[in-house]
Amino acid sequence: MNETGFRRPPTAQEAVLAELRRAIVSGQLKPGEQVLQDALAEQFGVSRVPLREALKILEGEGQVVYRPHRGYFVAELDVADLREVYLMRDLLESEAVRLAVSLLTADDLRALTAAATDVDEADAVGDLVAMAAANRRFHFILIEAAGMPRLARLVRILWDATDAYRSLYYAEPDHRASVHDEHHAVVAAVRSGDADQAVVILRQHREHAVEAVTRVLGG
Amino acid sequence: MNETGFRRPPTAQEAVLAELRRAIVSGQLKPGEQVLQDALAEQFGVSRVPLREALKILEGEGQVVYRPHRGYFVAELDVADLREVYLMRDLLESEAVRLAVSLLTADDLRALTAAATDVDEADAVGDLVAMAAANRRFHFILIEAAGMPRLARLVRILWDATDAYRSLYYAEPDHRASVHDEHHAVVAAVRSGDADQAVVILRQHREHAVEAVTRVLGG
DNA sequence: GGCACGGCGATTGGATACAATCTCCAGACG
DNA sequence: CGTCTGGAGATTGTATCCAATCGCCGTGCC
Repeated sequence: MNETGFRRPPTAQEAVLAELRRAIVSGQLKPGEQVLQDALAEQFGVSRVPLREALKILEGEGQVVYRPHRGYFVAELDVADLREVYLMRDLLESEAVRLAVSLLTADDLRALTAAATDVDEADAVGDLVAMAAANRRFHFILIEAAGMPRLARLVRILWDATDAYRSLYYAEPDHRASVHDEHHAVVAAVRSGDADQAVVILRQHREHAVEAVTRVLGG
Repeated sequence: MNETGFRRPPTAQEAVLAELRRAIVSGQLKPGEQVLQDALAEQFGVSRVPLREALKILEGEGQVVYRPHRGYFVAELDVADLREVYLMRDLLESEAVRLAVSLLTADDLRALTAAATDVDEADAVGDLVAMAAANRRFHFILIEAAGMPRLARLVRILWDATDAYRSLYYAEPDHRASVHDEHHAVVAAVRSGDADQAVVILRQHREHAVEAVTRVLGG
């Protein structure tokens, strides 16, 4: 029996997929850059076959684009793409949160509060990676509480699509402060069962992120 | 220069992907069934490599599920999944249509009307496959007119997810009749610029499909 | 009878080798 | 001077082969 949460990927393609995600989020693979299969396969210590299968998954999620006989390229987002992704997130997440508020268990609420605290603590220590991870946990506790796994999966893909750019937002101390305030406001609204209020705050929350990233991309 | 709209797939994986989609829609591959790679590869006259890459695309779209070392299985939808997919379609398509109505060109409107006519004609001839294709064209003219390619892509994936079950709806003559009425009501609403009205009709349109398929699945 | 163990056949996962295609650039031609 | 042509090299696409894993079933033990 494996008591730990750890579980090594049972296949090379899954391991490579995780590595590719890391490389994209961390900026090792930059938007627009071609993914050279031979080089990456060697770097990961696998052949090109599992690498290509992992790339196909990312292609399906829109994180890379594929051009036959030319290869895979890390997806680039312009401002229009960004606004589109956030519009879709608004539509899907708002619905999820509305449903979630009436379904939240005491455990969910505890986990939500704990995640908000984790965000604050990571912020205090200056660990931006941990902060992003905790932030993601916070939001997905709400979204998954709606009990709609397919919706949650789509939202996850939309988050991933902008991962490469989200770090720009967290880099600013001001933004990190407003993240703190907004998270706790969401917890308060959810705790009192006010779904509409939670939706409004979360919408502002996203809007702030869009504005910040738009400034960077457009300027 | 290639004047025809034809373009043979430049790679085997794309050809196989198209064949797999056909097989799923037509019911040759039934929900829950395992996709035996050796058999299918031989049937398509290719090796397993391009087949596996095509399957990875379908996995990303949720049309097949993958279990490591066990293989790929055609996705099964229960009633909850169906409702979830249609809820997401409602959220995304309603927004797209609202935007589209104010952006529609005269050409779009002509194409929309033509597609509605095509649906009617296919219905009259009893060609259900052509009817489904024309129906799809009709709806995506509207959705794509919103000028949001990513949203259109997601909606397309959601449509594909229920393709295996949609044929159940078209099998009923009564349903085909209401499709006719609803399409023309949508055209009228769109033509007069009444986005809200179009959204309402389209929502009923979807609701009818959900009810019909739910009856089949649940009974 | 029930349950753990282990080998066998079937199927998938991955590495290697080769074929097909694209990109780029030099050189011929108009 | 611009355009077309035609390799050479690099990169991707696919086939084939072998290794790893799973599920099943018979066996032996308790």
